[in-house]
Order: sequence, then structure tokens, then C-alpha cells
Amino acid sequence: MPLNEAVAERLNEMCRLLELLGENQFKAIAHSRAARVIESLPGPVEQLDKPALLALDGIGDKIADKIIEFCASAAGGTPRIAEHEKMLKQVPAGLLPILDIPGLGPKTVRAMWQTLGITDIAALKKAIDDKSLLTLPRMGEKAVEKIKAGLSLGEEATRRIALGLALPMAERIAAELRAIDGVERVEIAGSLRRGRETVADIDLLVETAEGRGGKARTGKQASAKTDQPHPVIEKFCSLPDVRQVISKGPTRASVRAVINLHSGRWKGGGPDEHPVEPTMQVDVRVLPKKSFGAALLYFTGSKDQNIVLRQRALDRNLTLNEYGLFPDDKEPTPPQDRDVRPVAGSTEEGIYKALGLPFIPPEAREHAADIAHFETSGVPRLVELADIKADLHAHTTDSDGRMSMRELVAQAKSRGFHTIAVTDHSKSSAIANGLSPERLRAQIKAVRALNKQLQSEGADIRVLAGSEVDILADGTLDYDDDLLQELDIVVASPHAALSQEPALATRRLLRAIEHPLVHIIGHPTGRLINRRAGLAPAMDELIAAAKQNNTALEINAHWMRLDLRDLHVRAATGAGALLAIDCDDHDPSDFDNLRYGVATARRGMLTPELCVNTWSREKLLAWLKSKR
DNA sequence: GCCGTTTTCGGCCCGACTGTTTTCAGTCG
Repeated sequence: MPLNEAVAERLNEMCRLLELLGENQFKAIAHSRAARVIESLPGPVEQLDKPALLALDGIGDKIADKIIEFCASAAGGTPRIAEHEKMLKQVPAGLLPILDIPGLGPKTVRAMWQTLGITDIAALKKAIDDKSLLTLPRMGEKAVEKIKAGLSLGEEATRRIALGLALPMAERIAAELRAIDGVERVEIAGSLRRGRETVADIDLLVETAEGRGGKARTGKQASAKTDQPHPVIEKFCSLPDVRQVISKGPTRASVRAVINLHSGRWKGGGPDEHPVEPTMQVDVRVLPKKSFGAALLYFTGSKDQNIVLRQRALDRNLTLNEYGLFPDDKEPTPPQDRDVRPVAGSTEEGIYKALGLPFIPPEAREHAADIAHFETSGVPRLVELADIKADLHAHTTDSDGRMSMRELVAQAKSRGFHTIAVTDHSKSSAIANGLSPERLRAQIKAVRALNKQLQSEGADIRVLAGSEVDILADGTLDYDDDLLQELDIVVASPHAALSQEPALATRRLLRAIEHPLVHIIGHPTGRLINRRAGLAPAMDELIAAAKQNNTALEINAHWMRLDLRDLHVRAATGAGALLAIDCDDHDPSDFDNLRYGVATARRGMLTPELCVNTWSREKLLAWLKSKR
């Protein structure tokens, strides 16, 4: 595995140790910022030399040295950073899990440690029981109750939730909020709107009709002491799925609400993985129409791009906050509290325009450095759900699918597709009832017959005879070439040996990419989000070979896979390689996962030209034929 | 610790909410 994740984790831990030691908070922030930068690198961090590291925004001389130290020692088996180890000698390791408890920050945990000698969770529980915790400054009964609630949540409090679980949940709550009297508009914001593969919480923004039921007030005007929560906030906090109200003020509330797990192939965590009822945090903010665009921009983030936008505003003698874009008159009272007329604020488009920028789609709002690029080159026309006209990876009851060929066609037609590929498993995938060569030959005949029938019915859809053929551990394919040659489309995917060495995985996948009869590499790494890391091949080599051989790399749209992931899609589009967005359908509902694949594609800057699923049938068939 | 077409020093986002306080520190996003 590339060391990116390990480096980021270590830097984040250093940030927390610095906080606990009471060091300069900006020094701590610098470490977590560097961690984010490393996390979003497309390639392996260990391949970067010092000049390359220094070229990254947010990484300077000191942190670059620490990263190099970490990578160099990792080669010897035990990655270490001397300064990290020095800090670990000063700070008891047991304090770090305490810092994860919601509501507890570095100041409080440090006070626990320094004055009460609390160094781990067990000692904290003891201090709660014998009431000694109450002797800390600013520590009362309610604060202790909060800590107890946080303790019982355990790891649930910090777990990131898969996009495919969080988005339906957010949409359900948004629908309930829209039904409330006086609500004009509800939008999902945060990393969920940016389409990230996992999210920590759900952010919802509510626009209410002015002058109805407690006008939303801001800044100094509002105070939790004197103002009652907005009726929408009250309603939200009493929704049936809400298990705990974390905070509730005039215009904002945070709760923990129940996650509805799926009942499909992947349940997204069974009861065994959830000692407590699975919940996640949901934040709601109520806003007036005139601020809605500014708030949507602000709460969609990313934080990194927000900082650039605010700086850009200042450069133009403007000031940007969640209430609008205002003239910057240097007054100490915020402009929204002085009825200053905003330059923009009701729409995101208006704010981008006033800042001299094109509209940036939410999925493209991850990296700070991209803004300068969008300013000079514009934002590419990213692929959209409506562009997708074909699904090239689907299973039937012949292997492990739940649909007949006819059902598959019906689903594809209802989605407006002109083409659907039947790609059942190959013989080595015995557990998935993979087809023997004889059964595959019979299926090819059945597909040809079905196409004739569909044509006679006047149906404007084409069924492709295909296979999802296993890429075996050594890179050979699970069927002979003469059989593959008979197929309209070949999707080659790794299913077993998913923990092999990176060098082996690279060679294995390269062989498949270079195979003259292969069109698409299905879920190239085989990872499962929050479950299985999958293969870690040299992605730049795969991408270069894919471009060279006119082979498409798949973005598997299932929310448990999203494989290729966003970073690698971005590297592939940058290199001009072809990509396919496919649902790997096993069940009719799997077609609905397409939007997660499209979101991942957009995060990777994929345009319709490079996405084979958007092509006309003629263009698609010509490409498939070019490999026969 | 990072960064800089005003700066190599002096900044680093800032507003909402809570709980414990007699006016605000800590946490969070």
C-alpha cells in the first residue's frame, strides 16, 4: 500500500499531541492541514522527493523532513518520526481516545490530565463515578452527562458513513423538513453535496418565508439566552428518527438520528458491527432567502476553497461570510448586523460572479489550488446523470444476479439507455455461479435471439453479449481468447488475491489492460469502502497503459465500491484515458447507484468525451469493434 | 509550522451554541 494514509494518520496524531501539550495551536493546525494535503495526493507520497513535497501548498521545510523521515524508515519496516516519538513520551497515549469524545477538546482533556492525573478512558470513568471530575473548572453536572453520553457512543461518534447510506437518509429528512409550514426550500450541503465517498455528518439548510414564525436573526442580534428556537428547529428536533439533541439554538440545531441500513447485497454493517444503534449527526440551519446562497456556499465547503474565496473577497475590498458578500468597511460589527447592503448573497452563482469566477460545481470544490485553474481555463463541462446512455456491466440469474435478461432490458429502457451489456461472472468465480465456457456460449446465443426479438418489437435498445471475466492472480484471463473473441464486450475484473503485493498487482492489471480483447477493467482495485483496502497498483502506470491501449477503466458505481476512486479518476482524466461508469447490476435497485458513480466521476473532472457510457450507440459499438 | 506582487515577521476564519459563569472560555464546524 502507498504510505499516504499512514503519513496522514501520523501527522494528524501529531496535531492532537501538540494540542494536548498546549503548544501553539497554529503549529497543530499546520500538521492537520499537511495531513489533508497528503491524503488527497493522487500518487504514492513515498515517491516524492523534498522539492516535490515543498511544492505542495501547506507543506514547508520542517514537515517535509518529517514525511521523508517517515517514508525512509517505513522501508525498513517500522515507520517513525523522532519528534512524534518524543511527544508520545510526554503525553500518555490513552488521552487520544478521550479527545475523540464529542464535546471534549484539548483544553479540557489537558486539564483532566494535569490536575486529576487522568490518562485513559478507565481513569475518566472512575473520576466520573467518584465525582472528582466535578472539581475541574467549568465542569458541572450537565457537562459530565455529556461526557457519559459520548462514552456510550464509543467509536460510533467518529465513524465516517458511506455516501450510499447518508444521502438517502439526508433526502428523507429534507423531505420531512419541506413538509413543514413556512419552509420554502431545503438543500443538502457539506461533503455530502460534494459527493465524497464517506461523510462524517449531514448538513441541511432551510430557507423560511420572511416574517413567519420567528424571523431568523443573526450575529449579535441573536442569543440563545433570549431567543426561542425557530419553529422549524423545534420540529426537526422532534422528528421520530432523532435519538439525541446535541444542541438547539434560535437558528441552528445538531442531533444524532438513526441510519437506515440497506437490505441489499451489502447491508452496510450488520448488527454484529453495531453494538449500539447506528446513528449519525445531522446539523440543520435556518436562513432567510437573502443569505441562502452565501450559506450554501459556506456550508458546502470545502474549507480549503472557502479560505481562498474569502481571501479573494478581501483582495477586492469585499468580505465574505455565511450571510453574504459585503463591502469591506473595516467596522468591528459584522455587516449583516448593520443592515449593510450585500453585493451578493441569495445565490452561489451571484457570489462566484462578483468574485470574478465561473460557477464551480460542488463536486469540484475540494482543492484550494483548483480555483486559480478554473479562473484561467474555466470549469470543464462535467459528465451528468442524464448523459449516461448505456450500462456495460450487469448480471443475470445465469450467475449471481436477480434479474432475467428481459428484466435487465426493462430496467435499462426505463432509464433511457440505448445499450445494456450482459456480463455474468466467469468460471473461476464459483461462489457467484460463474459460467462454464459451454454455458457462456449458450448465453451468447440467447442474447442474439433476444436482440432479434427486441428489434421485431421495435424496441430501441441493444443487448450486448459480454462477460465479467476474472483477472487471475497472475494477470491471465479466465476464458480462452477464442471464446472472448465471440463476445461483444469484455469486462475484466480482479475478484480474488486482493491483498497481493503492489508490484504483483501492477503487473497483473497491466496484463489485462494490454490484452487486445479487453474493453473495460472492472472495479480495478477491488476495494470495499470501510471494509477492505483492495489492491494498490501503481495507478500512473495503469492509466498510461489504459490510454495507450484504448482500454477503459471502470468507475464501479456501487456505493460500497466507488472503484476507481475520485483521486484516481482525476489522474486518469488528466492523462486522457477512457472511463466507464457502470452499476455492476445484480438487483433492479442497483441501477439507482448510478448517481454515486457520476458524483465520483465529477469529482475526478470527467467530461462526457472520455466517458464511454455517454457515447452514441454507433460510437460505442465502433469502439467495441475496434478490439475484435 | 506555513506563508508572502504590500510582508522574511506577524498574521493564521469566525459565528453559533453550551454551560458555567456574573461576562466568557471551550468546542465545533
